[in-house]
Amino acid sequence: MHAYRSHTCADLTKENVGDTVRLAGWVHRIRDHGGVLFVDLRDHYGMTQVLCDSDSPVFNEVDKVRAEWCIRIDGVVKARDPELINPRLPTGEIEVYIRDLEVLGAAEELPLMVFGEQEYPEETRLRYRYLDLRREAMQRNMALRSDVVASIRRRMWGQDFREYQTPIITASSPEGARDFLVPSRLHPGKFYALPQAPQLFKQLIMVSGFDKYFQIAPCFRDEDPRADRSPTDFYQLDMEMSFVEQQDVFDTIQPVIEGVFEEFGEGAKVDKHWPQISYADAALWYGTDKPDLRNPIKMQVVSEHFRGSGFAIFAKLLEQEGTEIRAIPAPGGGSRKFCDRMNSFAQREGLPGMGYIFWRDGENGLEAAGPLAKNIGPERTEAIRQQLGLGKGDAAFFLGGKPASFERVAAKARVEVGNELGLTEQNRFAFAWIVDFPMYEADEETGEIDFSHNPFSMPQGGAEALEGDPLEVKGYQYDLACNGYELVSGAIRNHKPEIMFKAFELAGYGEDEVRKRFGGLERAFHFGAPPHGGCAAGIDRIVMLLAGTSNIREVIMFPMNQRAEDLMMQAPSDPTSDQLMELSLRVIPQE
RNA sequence: GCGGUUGUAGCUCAGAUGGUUAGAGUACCGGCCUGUCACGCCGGGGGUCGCGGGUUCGAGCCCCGUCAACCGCGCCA
Repeated sequence: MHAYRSHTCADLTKENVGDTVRLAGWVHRIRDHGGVLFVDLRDHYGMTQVLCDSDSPVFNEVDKVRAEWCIRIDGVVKARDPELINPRLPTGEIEVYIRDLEVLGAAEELPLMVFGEQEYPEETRLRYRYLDLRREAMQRNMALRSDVVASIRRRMWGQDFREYQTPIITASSPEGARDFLVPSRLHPGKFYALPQAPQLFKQLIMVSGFDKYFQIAPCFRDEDPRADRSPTDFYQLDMEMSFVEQQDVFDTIQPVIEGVFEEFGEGAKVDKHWPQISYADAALWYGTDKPDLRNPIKMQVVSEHFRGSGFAIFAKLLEQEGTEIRAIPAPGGGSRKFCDRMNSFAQREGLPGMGYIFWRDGENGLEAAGPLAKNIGPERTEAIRQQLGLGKGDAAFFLGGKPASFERVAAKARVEVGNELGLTEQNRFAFAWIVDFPMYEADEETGEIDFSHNPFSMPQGGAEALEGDPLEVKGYQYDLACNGYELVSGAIRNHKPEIMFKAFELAGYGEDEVRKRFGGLERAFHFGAPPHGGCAAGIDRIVMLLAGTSNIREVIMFPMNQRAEDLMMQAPSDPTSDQLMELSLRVIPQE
């Protein structure tokens, strides 16, 4: 007999009745009936009821066992009487009579229970992650994650991609997020960096002639976390291919993502048609570049109805350059109670308020109500209603100013309206490619031009496009949005050194600067670089969506907390003075 | 860096308007129970009410400060 087990806790059935077996696992739950002890023994695979009566030679030892002790038992499989079968347990037709017990690992009083679905503060869960991970939901999430990654690899291999590893310790690339730096012992005062993504390497792999590359790649960014953003490190399906245009990348990655959602989506509807929406339209219609298309609401510009109207706030606003009024139609939201609730929602989000009109039955048929309707009069109100295609029982909300100032709240309000009115379809994965991202943006305060997205993207129109207004230049650059999350981001790359220099020049980087920062890639482009492009998909977010959670830490085994600390391993920590000495470093004490 | 929410037993939480000895469930310890599968019943131990200061005859509750966690903003090519 094996030292620890002859079967797992999911294996035994009626077929095994009469067998002497050995099981190992954790004590899930104990029911002590005095003369007989029932123990639910759990392992990764399942649960088996083992029991011990006073005939057992180890009754007294089993009596001492507590929840989450790790034990090994020997016993005889017996069939349960028909009325004692537990239909909720796959092993519920049998039970094991304990004849021997070995305590493999006892447990102290627990800071969190593995049994049940009690919620615990994340701090506790992270500090005792090994207990948290024993819980059913976490075991399921982690298994899902592994299966998703395996499926992604199969699908990529199936399209003739090959997986190559790129360095983890590399050079700092100064664009983008903050780097994690790694001090060099051999070169005092110099630093490596952890890659924010294998961006430069994958482009070099294309220049090296490998044609199709992918990698389940760790990415490191020193940025503040969010619920859907893992601090410090996260994983991407990183891919790149040569001799392709934008549509080729879409056609390659869509079946992979779609297939994974079909495979693991548990019957949820997976959209087959992925619309391509320009960045400008996405901003206008949804107020964000990662719209949730399960929500049918589209915003519209309604500035003309307010220009010179009796609603002074908006009329005055519109006299300023670059302002507009936008409407969020809310079909079925036509009650004062709902409108007031949305208005106070906008105030909580930091806006002065959100004007509204709603339509109801009045004495002379359809009647528009709400403060705005009175101010602008019946004709303008009716024109708005017709433009938005609304009717009785519907409402519309209005936001004004420079789009940048209200779009974030508008996007949230659109989501809120969709949820509150039940317009947002559940149990569905809705995808959209967001395309035509602007290459550059102007800093709000200084007016300086900088890259808005990825400096390595090919500008649409090539070198010629860079002669005009930089803010008008679009890139072959794209995101995939799914249910309000950015799932994929990518671009067709700029593989021509002269266009690259020109592109960087517009953002204020001279040739010397570019050579210094991206010299490796820039040199490579002088030796026969192929046109290439690709994208990267967030593994953690894909698994998060498939697991039906909105907290990314639910699908990461050992995540950092919101302050980028590992409460279990106690990272970050103080280095020893020897370590610092060896690295020629000195810590500046904080105030 | 900023804003919001939270902080009471090992854990999850309750403690209107300030008022006598701070409670429940669960876990833990002891007792009873041979068919439970969230077993049941009886008893017990367990508290720096996050921390510091203030107001008050009196503070878990009010005020100021501070710490921590989560959510959001900034940030995230």
